[in-house]
Amino acid sequence: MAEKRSDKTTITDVARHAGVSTATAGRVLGGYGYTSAENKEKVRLAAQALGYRANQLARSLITGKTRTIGVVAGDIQSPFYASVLRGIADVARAQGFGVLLTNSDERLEREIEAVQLLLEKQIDGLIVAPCDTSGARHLHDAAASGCPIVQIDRRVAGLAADSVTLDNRHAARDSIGRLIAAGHRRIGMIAELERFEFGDMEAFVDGVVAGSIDPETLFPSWQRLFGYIEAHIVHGISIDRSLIGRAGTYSGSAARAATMKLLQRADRPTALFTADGLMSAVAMDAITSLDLSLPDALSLICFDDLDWMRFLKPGITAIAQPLTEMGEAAARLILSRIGGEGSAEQHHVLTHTLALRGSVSAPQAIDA
Amino acid sequence: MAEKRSDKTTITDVARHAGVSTATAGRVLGGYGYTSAENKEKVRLAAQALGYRANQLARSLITGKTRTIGVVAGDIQSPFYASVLRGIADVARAQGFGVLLTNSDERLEREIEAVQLLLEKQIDGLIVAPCDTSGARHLHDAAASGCPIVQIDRRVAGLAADSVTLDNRHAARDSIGRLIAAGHRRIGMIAELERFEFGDMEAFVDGVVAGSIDPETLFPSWQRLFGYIEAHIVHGISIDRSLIGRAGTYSGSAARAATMKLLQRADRPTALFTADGLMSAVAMDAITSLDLSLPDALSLICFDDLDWMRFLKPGITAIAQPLTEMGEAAARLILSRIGGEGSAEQHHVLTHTLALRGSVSAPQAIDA
DNA sequence: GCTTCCTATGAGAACGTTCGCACAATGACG
DNA sequence: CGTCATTGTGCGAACGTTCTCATAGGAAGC
Repeated sequence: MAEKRSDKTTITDVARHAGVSTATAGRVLGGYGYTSAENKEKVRLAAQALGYRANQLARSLITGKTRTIGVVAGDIQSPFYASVLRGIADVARAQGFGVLLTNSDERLEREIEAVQLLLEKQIDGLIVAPCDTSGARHLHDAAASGCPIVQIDRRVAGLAADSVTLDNRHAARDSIGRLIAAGHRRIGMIAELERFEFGDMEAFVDGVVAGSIDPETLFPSWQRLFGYIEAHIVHGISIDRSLIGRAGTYSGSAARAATMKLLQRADRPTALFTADGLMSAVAMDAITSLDLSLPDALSLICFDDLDWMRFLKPGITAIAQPLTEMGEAAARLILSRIGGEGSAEQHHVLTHTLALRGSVSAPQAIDA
Repeated sequence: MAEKRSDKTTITDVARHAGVSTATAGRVLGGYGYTSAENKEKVRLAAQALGYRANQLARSLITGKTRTIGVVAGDIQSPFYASVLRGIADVARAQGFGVLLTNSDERLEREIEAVQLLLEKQIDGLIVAPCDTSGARHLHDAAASGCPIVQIDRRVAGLAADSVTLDNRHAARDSIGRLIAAGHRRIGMIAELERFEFGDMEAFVDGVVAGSIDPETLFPSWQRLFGYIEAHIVHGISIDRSLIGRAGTYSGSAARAATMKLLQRADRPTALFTADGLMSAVAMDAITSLDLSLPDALSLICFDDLDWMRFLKPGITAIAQPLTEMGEAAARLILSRIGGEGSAEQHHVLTHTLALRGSVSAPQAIDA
């Protein structure tokens, strides 16, 4: 039976009850050093009798290890982070690690606060989806102070930390390639495309064409646009910049406005490519409300494979990210760093899967 | 500039650098006790110069408070827990609390492990979706040892802890009532209905009819079935037990088997009620594959309002749970307990919202 | 001028562990 | 019979904070 009062049973109590020193009790309960079988038994019995529960705080204070990893997600509510987190939590649990969770809402101030909180709690390692890939002083500081970091989904330029990302560029290029192969020439895209440090959209497209932009540390939606542009280049199709629907912010209303603008044009695109789950849901909503039939009136490929894409009337062809695997990889990476692995920076790039369904067909002839 | 070595800057360093005692430095940085404006300034400058970062571990060890709450979710990957967790995290962050996350996969052993881990890390309070509502020794022990607990989604019988749940019974009763009002007499139900301690399904239905079952500590799917039965009783409709599709386990394949069995009968139900998100997705999949048109061939009401229910051809009428609110309420409750609130047990029962869409109509005449 | 109160400071003891060290006892080896 | 290495034990010092206490200057009250 446990005590009534708050869990006050300390290792000293156990030691006294077992008739040994606290050092010996510590050795038995902490599983280090040498102890006789006889004392092991005595201490274990005493611990059980008193309902002893180790205080990890005290242990951590002296060992300098908390067996806890911190996670800064964008928004746990989104299927993306939920699945990634699931992967992280599974691997962590298997190793007896705890997961301290925060979310940044993709806002730098929040991320800075979160990292500060986590570091004060002395986490052994940090998994973060950085919301600013250029500056990130706080992350550089954290890394410099000796806290291992694994970046997820995107990378901060020049940060001394491992990363786990997706082959966004190839995924987009392949998908757009399929649309082109099916005969499409006017392919619309709906994407967040929030920040871009090097200028505006025009500058970006020109930069990709000119080969002067490094895709490595771009945000995913920009990487996907990069692939979209590349596919056009490869197949010798000129890019109509007005077909690139830029929400400008990660919000449903902005996405809806961009989608509607694109789909209500007289020269509507014959195919649509949505760059993430939110955009896909919004686009699907718009398509339904405009009564466009898939794939006759419009072909569609979505980034992120959401459950409803399977059982819609024509299934939606979608790019599936290995989300839990991404989380698992990140967790394994951080744990090996915590374990003292000192090898060179590792950058895992996971590959997508294309789920082929019925939302793509040849365009209905009306234009060339 | 921060140090190169691991963050070794302690309060002693700061004190020395500022030319005061560690006590004074502590008072400034910890924000307690009295300090002169002059010393405040000196200490702050020294802290900044050395890149000092407080070690919460040491602080917690002495204060006995970690400003961290533990959460045991079933499966973070599910939209349900993801949204609840979002609510929890928001409230916690606003108060400067951390969130330590684990998931149990609804398995008792995992939950016990998780609670042990969290308690060893000295969390100030615990939010848990208990996966066994009858025994739960570990939760009774935790509560007895002084750790505040808030239960979520379901309640352990006799546990001294607050709770936040949904009005499952009423939600189901109202929804079934609507189907009955629309003219339906054979209403199928698909639900998990995993464990039931007091006997089998027959015993449950008989128990509800006889009024001998206490709905308070039932699992949600059983509470929803409770409401389903009640609605039938209220409207004087006899219950055909073969219309109750019991998956028996929370898995897609089991749900699919139960659904197919129900929908492929010669005397197919004219309406279907699915008891949670997974069941709904599976049912929708089955409905599509059987080419049943909603709402003509089948009316449908789903528990849990998932995003695709909005933009399906006929929208799906759904019962929406206030998920983030549930998390927020749980977090507020636990924080007020941590703050020393000593009032009587609180059991918040949140109310659902019914999103009326196009998946319900009068049954197509063919049977009475 | 004497308390009394408020502000301000530092020394040192907590908090509950682990860890370094000293010291035995034991057995093996030569 | 020394000399090791191996196993086992307890004392007390860490770890980095907060907290209690003792001390003291100054303002206010009478």
